[in-house]
Amino acid sequence: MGTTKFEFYTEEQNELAVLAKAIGHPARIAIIEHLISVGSCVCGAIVNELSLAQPTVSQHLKELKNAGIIKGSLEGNAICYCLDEKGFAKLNAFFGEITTHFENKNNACC
Amino acid sequence: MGTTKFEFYTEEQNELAVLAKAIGHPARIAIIEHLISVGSCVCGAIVNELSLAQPTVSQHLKELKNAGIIKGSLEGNAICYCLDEKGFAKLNAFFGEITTHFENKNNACC
DNA sequence: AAAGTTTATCGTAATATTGCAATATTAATA
DNA sequence: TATTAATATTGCAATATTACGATAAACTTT
Repeated sequence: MGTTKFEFYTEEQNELAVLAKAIGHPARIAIIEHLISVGSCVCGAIVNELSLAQPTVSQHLKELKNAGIIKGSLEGNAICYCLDEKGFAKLNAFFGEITTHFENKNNACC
Repeated sequence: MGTTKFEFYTEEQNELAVLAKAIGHPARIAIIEHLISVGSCVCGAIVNELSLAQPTVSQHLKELKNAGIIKGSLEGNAICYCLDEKGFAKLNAFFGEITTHFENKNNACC
């Protein structure tokens, strides 16, 4: 136990869960917000933004990258990270369904 | 360690993280999708939908409820769960910012 | 009241996550 | 080529999550 039973779910459900889980940490929210506000890519300046040690930030970046939330490209010495539109497109599709659900007032009994 | 350092982040960042984290499990995605498709509330039928034991489902429902993703009301013997618009509103606001970010083509270097 | 239904809680084992110090890696620069 | 700078990886301790059997709680029906 302690392991999520991915085999019980559809590929789409697992994919959405991985994306949402990646966003589900305040440090990673902060990283995403920073990438939004800076407008374009940023390198290790993220370490200075957060009150976390460099290896910890690196690990969070890795998780965001693996999940498809950000992407990074080498810029000489530094690495340039920015948001990955694909990952957000999938999440947006999901949230779109929920918005429709509420608009249709299908949320009957509560 | 092993503990998220919530004190490093804004309340909003922590709140968004909690919401996203709650969605970040395929069983909980499946529960949300079920609540969407059934149109209105559903009780313990969720247990039959998922290949998980009843206590496990109950635990997932509790997490979704604590995070503000679903809400439940007593219906005699059964409990009626449905999506909580408030939680999704907060997430939607966040995703809205990201959509704007992409529309403005601020995603410069990647 | 007894029995059945439905959902929650407790306890626990297995595994995952978080965070960091130390260290490695890679590329630029002196 | 040594040195510096930027980022990644490793190893580890502390804590959290996932899942489930057993059981409890609350309400319905017989």
